[in-house]
Amino acid sequence: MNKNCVIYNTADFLGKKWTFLIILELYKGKNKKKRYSEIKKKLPEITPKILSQRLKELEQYKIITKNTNSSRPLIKTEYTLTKSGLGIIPIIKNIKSWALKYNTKNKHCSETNCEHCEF
Amino acid sequence: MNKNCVIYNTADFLGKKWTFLIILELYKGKNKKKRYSEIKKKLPEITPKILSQRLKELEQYKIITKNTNSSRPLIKTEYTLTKSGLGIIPIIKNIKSWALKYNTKNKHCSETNCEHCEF
DNA sequence: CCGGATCCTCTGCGATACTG
DNA sequence: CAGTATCGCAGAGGATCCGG
Repeated sequence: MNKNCVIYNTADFLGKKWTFLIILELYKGKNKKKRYSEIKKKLPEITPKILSQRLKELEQYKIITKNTNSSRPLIKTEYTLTKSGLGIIPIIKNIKSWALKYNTKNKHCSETNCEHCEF
Repeated sequence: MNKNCVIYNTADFLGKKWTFLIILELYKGKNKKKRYSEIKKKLPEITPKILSQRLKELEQYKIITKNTNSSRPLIKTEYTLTKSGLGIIPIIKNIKSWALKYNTKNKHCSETNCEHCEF
């Protein structure tokens, strides 16, 4: 294992707190896009600093795109997953399947459309 | 999303630095088990404190098992993946596939048996 | 009101040294 | 060999503030 390894590099940013959950939030719902405040509402425990930090990182990695609609006086910024970002969703699905199979707690989470995960 | 969500709980420990890479190291090779010092050698940048910390966590989560063979004067401790831990390997495979598909760098990493990833 | 930035605190990580 | 002890620093948590 060395620094040229793709797993090494990917684990470096995927293995950061909140990253998975932010990507998942952007995927939920019908229109597949969310505003800063909407993500914040869905993940109440994330702090504004970390959220904007993660969003910047994910934008740099081309996993999300930021669309600013500056129709005054209200600024609406919406974040959407790129094709690359959408590719992470199946990984999260695998993680959920794994957790349901081996985690003895939270058996009340259903495999799909869980009321807790909303996924 | 709330605290009963399995994804939330799983992301909480999978989304920690080095976790993915430690699990992967335990899977590599023929005998599927490694000693503390072998992991350390394969992941030179991890510090001893974090390595033992992660190993303890993973043991608590029943993702690895610790086998201590106290034949003095040398203590031999080997770590192996549990069934649950083996279940994470496909997830890592997905992450590698994703990275190879969307990461424009490191295209020299092959899909399987990469010389960098050894995976 | 929205999307952050700023300040401060505190836990977690990194680096080196050392022990049973 | 398999870790702990100690210390310093970066990143995460919490509250408040600010420009549009």
